[in-house]
Amino acid sequence: MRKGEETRAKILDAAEAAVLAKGFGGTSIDELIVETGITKSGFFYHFRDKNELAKALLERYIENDERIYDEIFGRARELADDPLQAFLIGLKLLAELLSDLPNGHPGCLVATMCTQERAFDREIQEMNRQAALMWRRRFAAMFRDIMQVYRPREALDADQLADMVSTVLEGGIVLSKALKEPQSLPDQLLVFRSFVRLLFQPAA
Amino acid sequence: MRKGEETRAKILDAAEAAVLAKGFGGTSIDELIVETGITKSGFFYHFRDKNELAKALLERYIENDERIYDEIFGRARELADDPLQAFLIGLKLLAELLSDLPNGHPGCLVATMCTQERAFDREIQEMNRQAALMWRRRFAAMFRDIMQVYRPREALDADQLADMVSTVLEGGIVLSKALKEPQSLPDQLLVFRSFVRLLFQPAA
DNA sequence: TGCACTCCTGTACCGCCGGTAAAGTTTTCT
DNA sequence: AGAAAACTTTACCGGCGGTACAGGAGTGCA
Repeated sequence: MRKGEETRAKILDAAEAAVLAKGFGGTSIDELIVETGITKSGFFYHFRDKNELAKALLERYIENDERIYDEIFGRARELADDPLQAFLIGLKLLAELLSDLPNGHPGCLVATMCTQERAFDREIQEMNRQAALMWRRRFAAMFRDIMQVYRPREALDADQLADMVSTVLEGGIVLSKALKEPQSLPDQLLVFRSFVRLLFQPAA
Repeated sequence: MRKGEETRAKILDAAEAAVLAKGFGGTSIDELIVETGITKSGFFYHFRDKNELAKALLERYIENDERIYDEIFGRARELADDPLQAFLIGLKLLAELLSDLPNGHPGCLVATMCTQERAFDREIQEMNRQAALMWRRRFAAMFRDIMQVYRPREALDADQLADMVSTVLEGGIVLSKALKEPQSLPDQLLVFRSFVRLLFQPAA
């Protein structure tokens, strides 16, 4: 029972790295079993087909993603009582974490799967949608807290501001990969941070 | 000679749609020749291999992309002498164009190719990098023009602000695909527009 | 001790796909 | 009319996703 989960995790590790590097269609089961050190039959013992691998991959990724945000913004909340300060600290902590990744951000599975949507079934597309909605809910709650204390200088929707966090992260990942400049991602996040500070800064 | 280019364009059209929908690895040559109505040998007459197809695809995409930006921000420049107003008008025109796409944005080839980077050779990765650098140069020039007239309320780098345009576009594409809300992309662009207006708005 | 269950391996097979090779045919330009 | 361009036809190769099924090794427990 423990052994099985270990092998499964090894397959998922290899698959995640491969999918983020070459796309889902570009990742072969054969290369995964070579890297994991099992046989093809062993692979199909754990996953009925490639689509179920994708599902497991995405499920695990989203859980981990949520955990990271919980930690960072939970910690930020401990460091400041003020919701705006807490959010700004959270963005900074996140930027630092992204800056410390040795080879840059490996890529977002949600992004790779929704930009190759026709390669997956509806269940996966729905998981992707739910993930994006969870991001929205999380950050929209923070913006609403901020708006109860500070008046924004422009009337912007909390949901749209929340989506901006996801947008900057996803876009920053793409841009830093295209440019081959890993630092672009944390830099973009900090530019967004400046915008948020400006938005809620009281008029002089 | 004309006929050849026509067939080539038909293959590229089919390929672009398929790659943006399913990823490069998920797109088969067989499906392209069925849709185009030619034989497999006919395909290989036009493209030595799949990688050369990718190269031609990206080349055409980037040229078209540049043309669109030239048109939109050229037109914006005609409508306003002030560089800030021109840029804000350009963003609005772009948001309107994106809003009018019937099935949402089909996706960005630069993004799909750099999130599947290991599936392509160095030449393509370099083309991707140059495309992102061209975006940066284009928008950085606009921000520098703006900064010669307006003083930003926060000291932000013109290059990083320029990258923010690409970031919001790329991230907006991902988010609107994940959420299955095409309107998110133009909305995000308009949120960014508000930030830019706020940044260069003279202190009251 | 033995049985069941989990966790695999081994073997054999299928059809699709990317790609190659080479000869032949039609269409288009000059 | 002739050359060059733009294909078609046929035949083939190895890799990959996937199926089927038999067998075996390690573990937990009755």
